Amino acid sequence: MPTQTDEELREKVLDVADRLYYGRGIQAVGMDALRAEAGVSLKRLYQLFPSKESIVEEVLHRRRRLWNGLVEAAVATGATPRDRLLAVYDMLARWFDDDDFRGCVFINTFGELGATAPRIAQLVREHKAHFQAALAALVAEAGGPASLASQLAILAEGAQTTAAIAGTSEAAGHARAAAATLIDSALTATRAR
Amino acid sequence: MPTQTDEELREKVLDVADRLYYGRGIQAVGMDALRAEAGVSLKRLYQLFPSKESIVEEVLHRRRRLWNGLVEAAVATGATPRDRLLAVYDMLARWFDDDDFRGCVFINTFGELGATAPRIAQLVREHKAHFQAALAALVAEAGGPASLASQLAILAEGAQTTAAIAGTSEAAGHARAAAATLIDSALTATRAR
DNA sequence: AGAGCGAGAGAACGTACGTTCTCCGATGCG
DNA sequence: CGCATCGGAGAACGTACGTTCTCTCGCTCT
Repeated sequence: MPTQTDEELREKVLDVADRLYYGRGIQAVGMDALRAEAGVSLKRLYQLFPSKESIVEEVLHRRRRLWNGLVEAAVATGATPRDRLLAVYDMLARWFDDDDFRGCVFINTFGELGATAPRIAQLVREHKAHFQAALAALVAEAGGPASLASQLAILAEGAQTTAAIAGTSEAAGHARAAAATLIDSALTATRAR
Repeated sequence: MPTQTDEELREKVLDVADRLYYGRGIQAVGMDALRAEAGVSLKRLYQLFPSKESIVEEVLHRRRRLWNGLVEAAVATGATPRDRLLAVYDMLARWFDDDDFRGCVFINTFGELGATAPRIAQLVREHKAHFQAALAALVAEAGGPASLASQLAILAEGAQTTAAIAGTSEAAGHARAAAATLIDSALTATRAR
């Protein structure tokens, strides 16, 4: 079944592309590096993907699914809405401790290509908007105001860039503590009203 | 006085480089674009700067001075330590409203070159560490715990990336509100102790 | 005025990239 | 056994980049 092999090969190429792009930056990884690492010929590569930009887009799509899965899994562990929100920062802490953690793919890609690749920039915007919407749903469930979701999203973004640049994972803990404070403050204020 | 002209030319080139690099990304702007926009010959350009990377480093140095100046100016407007801390987020709000705001130069550059240019990565790290230290001094003055400074820094970083990606400036207001909550919570907790 | 120095314009060089093309061997079928 | 088709390896092509070199012009100093 050749179609199966095609699909497997696509996945392998995307695995390799994800790893190399994330580790070195997109512009620093040529199609030849992809070819060598994936063990595919250039011809086959261009049969599977029409261009480099399409590979980048598919890699981002995969990362988006991965991220959404991680968020959902983390959220599922919490008993209360408050716990579910805080579980996001626990997930971040585990991620930051990965040896090959190099920051948020979407933030990095936006910094590298956002100014010149509108489709990529749009993809990043949609991803971040989706994450904010997920937080907003949890906040609404907890009975908090919409502004709390924005604040929690900013904490998550800041933790990712801070951890990436500083090269340490402690930002996750700080963000979690800040999130707890903000949640409790917002909820007692709402409840007192 | 030829030395004076040299210095003026250097400044002009750095002005142009800052604008183009910030607007399009560093790798997307070649030496020829710099030459054309600054009205300098390539020969002169390489007499003034030994390489493109040195231009990038000088641009970052200038941005660091600019940023530190903005922070100091903002902080100087506050009467109390709390006001001084919050003034940082007011400064961010004004910056985000600039038409050509495209996020934090340091975060963008780290995303683009951090993986392949160690000197640049180090420069970004130092800049962020310096900002955190400035916040820590203000927090200490206010009598807050060190962890508060980390939380406030994360808020500032998150506001910058969120504003850049979303293309709106509202993140500054959310970060400011969150900062106020965190400061008040930390200070009452400390005071009550 | 003539010679020498410096600067500007841009051609040239080496490299690397994204993409396409060519060759060539293997494989399947009559 | 011969032929045709497919895929792999990598050469080739066009472009763009960072950097250097060459040529020419104009100014200055005697």
